Amino acid sequence: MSRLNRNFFDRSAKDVAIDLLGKELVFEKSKNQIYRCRIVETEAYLGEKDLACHASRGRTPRTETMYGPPGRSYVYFVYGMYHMLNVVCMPEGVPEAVLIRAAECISHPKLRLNGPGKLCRELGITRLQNDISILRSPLYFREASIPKKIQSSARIGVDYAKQWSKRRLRFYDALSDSVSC
DNA sequence: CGTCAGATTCTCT
DNA sequence: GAGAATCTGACGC
Repeated sequence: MSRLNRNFFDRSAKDVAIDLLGKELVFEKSKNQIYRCRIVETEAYLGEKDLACHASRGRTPRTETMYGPPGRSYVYFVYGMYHMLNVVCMPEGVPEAVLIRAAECISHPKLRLNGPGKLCRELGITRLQNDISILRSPLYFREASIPKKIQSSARIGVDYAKQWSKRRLRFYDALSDSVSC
């Protein structure tokens, strides 16, 4: 099964968010700890104009990663407790990203990855994995299954984003029981 | 079932 | 100093 390459991420976060459903996330945490997870829920964040996107406040030390080239990770910390795993999309200078919200862990079926905070907690993803390539080990994506039933909704927890809070930029496989809501 | 508050710290004003 | 791209357990019905 082939790895997703830079071209896959070098386009709109909305398209990437949809196409990542069913794909496999591989995290080689250590030599004998390799996680393989089927992505079932994502959200797209569409750059400076998107009031729910961190980049809507402009370029800051935190959002610098999102302005970088596509195919890299953007991991940040929220609520004092949780890390969020995102993948950077669009060419360098255009700050779009996809939040990985939920997945089914194939290699470790007991893990529940039904929520972006839990996903990072269970896999051990922290800011140590911020701004690293997601095109090669230890963190990458590859072709896998086709999602069974794609649905969309408003994004979670972005009520403050005015008209952008209503945009249907959350995508999920409705037939997965790991979807977070 | 549902709603709600607490945990806990980083980021930007 | 306020608020945050969350989760969990407690409580009330």
